[in-house]
Amino acid sequence: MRARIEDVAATAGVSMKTVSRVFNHEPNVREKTRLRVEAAAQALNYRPNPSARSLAGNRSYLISLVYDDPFAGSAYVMEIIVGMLQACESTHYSAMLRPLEYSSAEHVVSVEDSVAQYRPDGLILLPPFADDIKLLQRLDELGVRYATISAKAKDARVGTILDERKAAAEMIAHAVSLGHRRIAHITGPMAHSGRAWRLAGYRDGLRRAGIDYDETLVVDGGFSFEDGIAGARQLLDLKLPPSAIFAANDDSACGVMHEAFERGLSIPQDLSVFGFDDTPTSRQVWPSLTTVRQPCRDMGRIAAEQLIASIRDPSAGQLVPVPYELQIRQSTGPVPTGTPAKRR
Amino acid sequence: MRARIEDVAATAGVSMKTVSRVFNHEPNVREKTRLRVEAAAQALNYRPNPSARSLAGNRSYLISLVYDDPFAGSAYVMEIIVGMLQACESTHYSAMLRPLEYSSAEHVVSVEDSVAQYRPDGLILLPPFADDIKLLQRLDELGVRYATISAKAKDARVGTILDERKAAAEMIAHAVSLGHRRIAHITGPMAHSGRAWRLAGYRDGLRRAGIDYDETLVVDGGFSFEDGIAGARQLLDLKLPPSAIFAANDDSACGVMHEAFERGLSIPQDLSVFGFDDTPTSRQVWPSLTTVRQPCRDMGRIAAEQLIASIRDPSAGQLVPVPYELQIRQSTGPVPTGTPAKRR
DNA sequence: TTGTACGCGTTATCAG
DNA sequence: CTGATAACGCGTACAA
Repeated sequence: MRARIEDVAATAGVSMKTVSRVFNHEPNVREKTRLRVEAAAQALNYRPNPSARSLAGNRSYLISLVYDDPFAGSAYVMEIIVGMLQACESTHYSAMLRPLEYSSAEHVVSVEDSVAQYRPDGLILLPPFADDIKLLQRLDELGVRYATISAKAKDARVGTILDERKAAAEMIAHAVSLGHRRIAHITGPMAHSGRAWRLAGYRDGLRRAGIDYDETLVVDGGFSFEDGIAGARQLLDLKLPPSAIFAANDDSACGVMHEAFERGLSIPQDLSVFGFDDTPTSRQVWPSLTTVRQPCRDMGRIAAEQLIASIRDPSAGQLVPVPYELQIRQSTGPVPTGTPAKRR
Repeated sequence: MRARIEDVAATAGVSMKTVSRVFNHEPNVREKTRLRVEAAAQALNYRPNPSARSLAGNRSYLISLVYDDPFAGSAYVMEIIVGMLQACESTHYSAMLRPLEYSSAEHVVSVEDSVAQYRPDGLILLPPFADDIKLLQRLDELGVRYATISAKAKDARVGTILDERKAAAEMIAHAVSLGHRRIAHITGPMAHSGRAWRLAGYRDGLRRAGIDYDETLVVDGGFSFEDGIAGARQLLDLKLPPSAIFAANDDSACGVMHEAFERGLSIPQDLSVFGFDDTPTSRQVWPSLTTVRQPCRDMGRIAAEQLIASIRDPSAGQLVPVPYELQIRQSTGPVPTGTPAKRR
């Protein structure tokens, strides 16, 4: 906390440069010398000064997570953060959190600003930032490295990707296998890749089951609990309400369940509910929610790992596909046999 | 992203030091000069280099949040983080997240290590770190500034504090007002200030209502959903099960509800359930959970603000009391009149 | 395999 | 009120 590289060099009887070599794992240090340096560092409890390191080396050892501010408190973001921190820990990078307003017309500028101000070595972009072609182009122009998570853009090169469309289609197939035919969907927010993919998967699933697409069964939503409530109200007020509702994420699905219970419906006896994401809450509600597990921690970790790899070597870093997993739980069941779902 | 202080000084026709004065809001700069510098900086899109600033100024403009790793993904921590980020944004500090293992015997050392390595200007400690006298003493010795959130230690000087004991007692009073007399408690984890306070409040509440403390109605828990399930099993298996269960936090309370439903009980008709924290989930479950609202975002924000104040001026920084608020929702109701709560 | 000299961009010191 | 100059601690280039 006090010792400098110079002190270590002195007690080890070598030059500063040699100490630097040891600490940066550079080659061309004799084993014996290395040990001597390490012993000296240990004795002095030496830690390299991050600021000096950054200044001299022209890198910050900092990666920055950019996400949409309104979702700042969401379990999805939290899990991504946890994974990101794991990767940072093992690579000696630091993580910085940048909740920014996406809705603002200035979001490209605000990301640029953030980069200019804090100078991270790279960014991890979450949707909808990850989907913004203009932003990605601008970052490319500026030579800023970035990784994306679940980006819509076809040309995403570094980060993670999950086949949400296929996952959604599989969910619908499962609903169909339970006998459901009037399956509704409450979508995610506009400009979010998740919306498009999950909606597309929903349509795929219907088509494959030979069920006609019924636009009255698809309502615009967001990703919030309140969106789920609003969507459920609209759907359950229909003359012919659906027997199953696929909400675009778990928060929204919880809203659906809440509204259904408020109307005295039983789940899954009267209504089956499907979510997406597998947040911790989905296991904690009752009945527990059938959903699609996204391995968010892994996604955060892998995105960070790939980003750091691409920082160290611009030709490295991959777009890593991650698996989803259907979690069939208690909120879904066979379609009601007798009368259609009742409503109050 | 390119311009240096030297460039700004040149185009403004002043010295570097003057530019520095302007950017650091130091006194002794003529208004006219200030404007000239600001214009030049604007024109060149100048941003101070954080590493250089830190190196020369011997401070990192970084504050570090220390919390228990197993709770890394909890809504409580996430909300604290959101608040902390708000404070950082407005003060131009950065936040760093340090999930550490508390269970490890080495936690004092691991905090020291973290400080030595990253050199934050201060720490925000969450329980159980905030409760660890040894740790606090060591930090005082080292001259490391810190703020605590909900610390047990009587000598906490900077941070936030909430009267959890009183809040818990009030909850029990409410339960009593509903007619409950067999009120159980599932505690929080050992070594966590929340456990002691909430348990003490529970006992206060009973005592004031003239209800004898019954140790069979108090079971050890943690803060997890699973702890709630385990606790509920134990309690609902009693010959004379409670008519109300006060879980130490919302996650645990959700576990209680889950187990009750699994047994075919109705909430609140057969069993009233009380939580603590008011996490987002508590509103999303059905029935929505009666709980105590802790203003976690505010706590994170205020703790960060006070910490930063105390960094800037060691005599500044307060221990700020924050208010709790009972959230009476749907999971609690009058005690069952006829037979005692049934169980399967 | 190792060492020397310099520069990174800012703040602190002290003189004007 | 303003400015010149020396740190701050480490990496890089090049020399040995």
